[in-house]
Amino acid sequence: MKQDKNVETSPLISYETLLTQFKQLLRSEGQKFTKQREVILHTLYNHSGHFTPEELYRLIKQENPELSTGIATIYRTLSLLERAGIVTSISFGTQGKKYELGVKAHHDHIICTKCGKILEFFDEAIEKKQERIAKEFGFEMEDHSLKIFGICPECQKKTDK
Amino acid sequence: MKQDKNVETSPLISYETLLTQFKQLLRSEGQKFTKQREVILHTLYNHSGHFTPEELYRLIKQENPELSTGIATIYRTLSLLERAGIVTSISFGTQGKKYELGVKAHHDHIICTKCGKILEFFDEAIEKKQERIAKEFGFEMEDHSLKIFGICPECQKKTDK
DNA sequence: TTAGATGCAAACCTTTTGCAACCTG
DNA sequence: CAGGTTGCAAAAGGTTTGCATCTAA
Repeated sequence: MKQDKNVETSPLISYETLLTQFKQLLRSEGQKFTKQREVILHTLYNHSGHFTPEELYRLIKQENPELSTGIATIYRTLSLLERAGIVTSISFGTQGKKYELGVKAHHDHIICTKCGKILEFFDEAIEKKQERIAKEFGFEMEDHSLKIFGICPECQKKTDK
Repeated sequence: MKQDKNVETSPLISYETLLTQFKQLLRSEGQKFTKQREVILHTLYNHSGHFTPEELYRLIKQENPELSTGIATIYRTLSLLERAGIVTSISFGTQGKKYELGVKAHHDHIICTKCGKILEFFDEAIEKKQERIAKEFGFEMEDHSLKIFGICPECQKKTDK
C-alpha cells in the first residue's frame, strides 16, 4: 500500500543530450544559443538542488569569473527554461522562487522551515484526488501545487539538545 | 465515498463575539484597540471573500473616508490578525497574498487562473495522506498548502463562444 | 502620563524593463 | 548584417521600517 516514493533527483539524461535538445528548441524558435545560456544550463546540470535566481547568479559568477553575466539574464533564461519545460520552480511567496533542473516527473515538495531543505515526493492517490476535486467544481485543471512545511529530522535533533 | 465538501464561507460567529474576542486578545497582550483595527476587522467581517492588502485598503478608504488609514496599518493589522488566528492568507508568489476572515476550519484552495476566483474545499483523505508523508520523511509537520489552478466553469464558457 | 499605534515616506527585495552595445546565425 | 541577447541601471510591485506625532488606557 506504500505509494509514496522519493523522486529521483539526479539528471535522467546526459548533459550532451540535454544541450542538444536545448539548442534544437532555440533554433526552432529563432532564438540564439549564447555563452550565458550554456553556462546557466550547465550550472544547473552540475549542481543538483534548488536555487534562487540570486543564488544561481552568485554561483555562476564564482565559477565563471571570466564571463560577465547579469542577474537579468539569469531571470530571463530561467523563465525561458521553465517555459521550455527544462526547469521547474517552487514559489516561496514574497521570498521568491527556487528553480531546479526539471527533466523529471511532476512531484510535490516537503520543506524544512528551519534549514530550508527541500525534499520531493510523489503520491499517486493525492494526484488523482486533486483531479477529481477539480472536476467536481467544474474546473479545467491546469496545475497544482502542494507544499508540506515542517521540521526535518536533522533540525529536530539540533533543537532537542 | 464523497469526501470533498464546500467549506462554509459565511462567518461562524456574530460580529459582537468576534469583536469581544479580539479586544480580549489585545488586552491580554498589552496592545490597544484602535479605530483602525476595528474598521479593518469589521470590513473583513462584512465582505466575504479574499482580499489583497491593497484591495482592503481601497475598500476601507472608500467606506470610511473620515478615518485616515495608511496602507502600513493594513499590513500591520493583517499580520496581527493572522498571528492571532483570526484571518488566514493564501500566497500568490511575488504577486502577494490574499487574506480572508479565517474563523473556520483548515481548507485548501482551487483558483481560477482567468478571473482570479477562489473556491475552498476540504478533503479528509488528502489531509491524512500528507500527515503520513511527513511522518515517512521524519518531518514534524507544521503546515501545508495545496492549491489547484484551473479554469472555472464561467470562464470556460466565455472562452468557448 | 505613557507605552503602543498610526501615517508618511523612505527603504527593501525580488523581478521586470528600456536601451545602447554586442553577439550569433 | 539583422535581429536576438546582454548588462546595466532604472522602474516596478509588494511589503517593511524609521520616526515624529497621536491616542487608548
